[in-house]
Amino acid sequence: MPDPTHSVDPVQLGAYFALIEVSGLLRHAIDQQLREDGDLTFVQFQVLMRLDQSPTGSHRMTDLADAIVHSRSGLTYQAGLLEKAGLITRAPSPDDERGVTVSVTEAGRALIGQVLPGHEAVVGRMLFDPLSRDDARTLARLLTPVRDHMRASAPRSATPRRRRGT
Amino acid sequence: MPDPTHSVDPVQLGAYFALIEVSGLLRHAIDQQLREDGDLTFVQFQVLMRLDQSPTGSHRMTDLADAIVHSRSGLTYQAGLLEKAGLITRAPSPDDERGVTVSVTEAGRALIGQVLPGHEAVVGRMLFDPLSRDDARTLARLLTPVRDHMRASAPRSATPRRRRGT
DNA sequence: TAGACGTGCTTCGATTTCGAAGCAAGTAGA
DNA sequence: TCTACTTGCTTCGAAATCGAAGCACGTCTA
Repeated sequence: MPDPTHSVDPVQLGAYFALIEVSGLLRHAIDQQLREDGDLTFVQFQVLMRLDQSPTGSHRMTDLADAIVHSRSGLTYQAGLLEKAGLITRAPSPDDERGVTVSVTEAGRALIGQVLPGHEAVVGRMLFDPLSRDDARTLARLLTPVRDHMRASAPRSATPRRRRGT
Repeated sequence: MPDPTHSVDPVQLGAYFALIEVSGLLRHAIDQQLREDGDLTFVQFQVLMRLDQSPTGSHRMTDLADAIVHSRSGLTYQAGLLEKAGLITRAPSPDDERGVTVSVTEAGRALIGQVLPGHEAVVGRMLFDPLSRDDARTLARLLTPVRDHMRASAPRSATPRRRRGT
């Protein structure tokens, strides 16, 4: 049975609220910069970034969706837009015929290069201006285990089957 | 002109990515719990919470929108739903006839009471299980100034219409 | 007091998002 | 091999979100 003493003390509440606010404000600022610099949404940018960073320049749809914390149907929609814009290609996965492998195109990489400086500038200013180098290291040290813990406890496709539980 | 050397080092990048992922995963988990326990979205919950926490039980629309980092039109939409559900009331502000003052109803407070334990359980488990008390304090210490800095630099309704003042 | 401008909220249209249902390809057991 | 069951993605319909435009009230200045 789950520990019933999972109440949230004031300090935790402050951290939680600050986290939610910071991520919301940061997302808005990023969205605006990306739109101005390259007519991209944050989701689209994240897709291109993940592909760009991959050694092969490609990923499966499901892996992408999980990586950027987005629904599968939402990713299908965005992949359609990105493909139409010539920034990615979609092809059946070689090893599993029902899988789809997404790859960045040269145009996609070029666009990343175009928006990345502005992106880093915004993140640097908004998020890291008030933080020292040590602070940034500490933040990473705190959040990385949290991320891993979350990924471990809420593994795949959101709702793992729900019955009459209401 | 802002400092052009605002590049992001690997440590910062890790912190940034972890922050985005954590907030996304957390939001999804919260959304699901709120829907199951009280048929609320996270945005609606935040509105009710802010009102519930207010000494007067009410807020102006604009203040609410800023507090929860949401567009004004989006808040209008949600306020319509919440009012229809009898969880809030809307009335012209006493001191400014064009303003709208939103207040929680008893039903609204009751619903908050209904979903809050589950909410705290989710936040406690997902966010604070991997963190010690000191870690939580540190997280708050890091993120609070960031939040304040963001709020200070991107003040009101998104683009403040650069006038001659800039 | 009048005209011009600023502010607070809502309406509108377009886009994005999600979950559920659907479909095709893989897998396991008889 | 046949027949379920699983898995990976897309389609579909409903809902949420945003920015721009609109409207009504406030404020300032002459």
